[in-house]
Amino acid sequence: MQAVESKTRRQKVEEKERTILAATRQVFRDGDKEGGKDVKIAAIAREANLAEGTVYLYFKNKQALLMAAVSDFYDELTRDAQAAVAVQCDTGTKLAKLAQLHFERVLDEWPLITEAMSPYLPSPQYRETEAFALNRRYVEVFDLVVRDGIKRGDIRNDLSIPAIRNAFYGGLEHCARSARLRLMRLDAIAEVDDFLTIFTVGIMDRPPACAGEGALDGAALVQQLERVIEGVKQQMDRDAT
Amino acid sequence: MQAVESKTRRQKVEEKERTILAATRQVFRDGDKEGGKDVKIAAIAREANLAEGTVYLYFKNKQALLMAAVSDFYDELTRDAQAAVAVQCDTGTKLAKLAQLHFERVLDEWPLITEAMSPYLPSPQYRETEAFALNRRYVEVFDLVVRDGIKRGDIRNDLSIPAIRNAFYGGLEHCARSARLRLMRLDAIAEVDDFLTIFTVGIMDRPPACAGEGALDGAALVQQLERVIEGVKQQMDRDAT
DNA sequence: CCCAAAAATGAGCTTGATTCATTTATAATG
DNA sequence: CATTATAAATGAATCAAGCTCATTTTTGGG
Repeated sequence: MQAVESKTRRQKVEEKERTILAATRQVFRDGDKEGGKDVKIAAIAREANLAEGTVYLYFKNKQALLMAAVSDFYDELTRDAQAAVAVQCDTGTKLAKLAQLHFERVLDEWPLITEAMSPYLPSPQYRETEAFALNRRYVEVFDLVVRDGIKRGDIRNDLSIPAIRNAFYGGLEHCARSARLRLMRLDAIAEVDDFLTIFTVGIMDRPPACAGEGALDGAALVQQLERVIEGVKQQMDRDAT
Repeated sequence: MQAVESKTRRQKVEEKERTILAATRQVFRDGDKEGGKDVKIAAIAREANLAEGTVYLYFKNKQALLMAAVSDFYDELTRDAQAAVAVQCDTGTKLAKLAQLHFERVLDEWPLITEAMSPYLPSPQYRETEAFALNRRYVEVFDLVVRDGIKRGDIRNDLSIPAIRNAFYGGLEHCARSARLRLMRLDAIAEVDDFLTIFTVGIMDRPPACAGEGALDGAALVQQLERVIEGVKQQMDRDAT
């Protein structure tokens, strides 16, 4: 009976954990509609029909609880991202799907994510958290698409993957932020669209050459070089002061 | 004497305010070296050689104090951004300068910025804060460069300015975040470089075409030269220390 | 030197997270 | 079915940090 009983125990514990996590996410979503006021443990306990102290039997402290809730979120997100990318299509479309998914989901749980993450934002010890690992697993989906795109020749091969990743998720997160400020979902979607254009054009491997326009122009090249050198000189002057 | 005396009073008050703000920024920078533990008012008061209560005579509450410190930071940053952009050079160079400046400064005061901002991140009422106004004034510098770039024909005109702005600052902030995780300034600079390439190519009008595989590509050549020069500069910087 | 106004202080209040002694529920055993 | 050991839950008490305000100290004009 040992084994069976212990399994039942574990299931019960996990069930209650899920209850508390669901309550947490719910309270954050609710609170979002009103002012972005910070969420109390008391509120989460109430939502889950538990006494305040009970929450601490399942999670070490508030921070751990929020992190677990975020982990939950990332789990879902990663699953869905994998599914989105599994269907056969070109690199650009895959990236667009990932962008769409990321933008929407992050927008939905923005308060939870920002509150859970903010203690780590300033700290290099974020690397040690479970959330870091989960985030890593999540962006791995993106990385695979990018690596595949490079192999296919869709994406230029002279950029570091982390830089591409930063450009992608950084831009999207700013779009989400800006969307929250405006409160206009439609504008936001247009913004994401424009962002995707910038990003995509930026990473794509050069389109097949066209001779005319861009062909080498000696005079122009010299001028451009002069400008570059001028810029460097000014930089140095400023540094010298 | 009324007027003269009141001016002196104001000066004294402003001086003390500056003291407290400087202490605040200092404590955040110090705390950064250790774990990113959160800063207490007590610590700021100690740094400024004041009793805790005194701080509250000059700032309504902690949040207001942090915001004032951030405002201080933005003031400096805006001034320097304006100066950087004032010198005559092409759009790409201006953007690179702005990127460089933003990246470095934000990296330096990251903990302060994130802690001061985090209460507003989830909230649309950020629009009402003074920091929002200051941030607006700051990005205005960027917006001008972009608008000018569009007018000159350097930047494509089919993208919304906010989207361009999001792409720029979003990408940079992720670079900064990633730089804090790695703790390797040099990697980070390379990442910013790559990011800038993506961004620049993405927004530029007609990315310079190249004629056939092996043909000489002016833009690529310039970029390569820039990288070489950048490398030399870094070498010099390192030698200088 | 004296005093009123200004500035500063720090003990105590408040709020919200966290702990833990106690109570309540569960379920195995005689 | 009563007994009792164990698990689960409770909420009153503790703690920490932001914040207030009655009191003390400093300042500057007469």
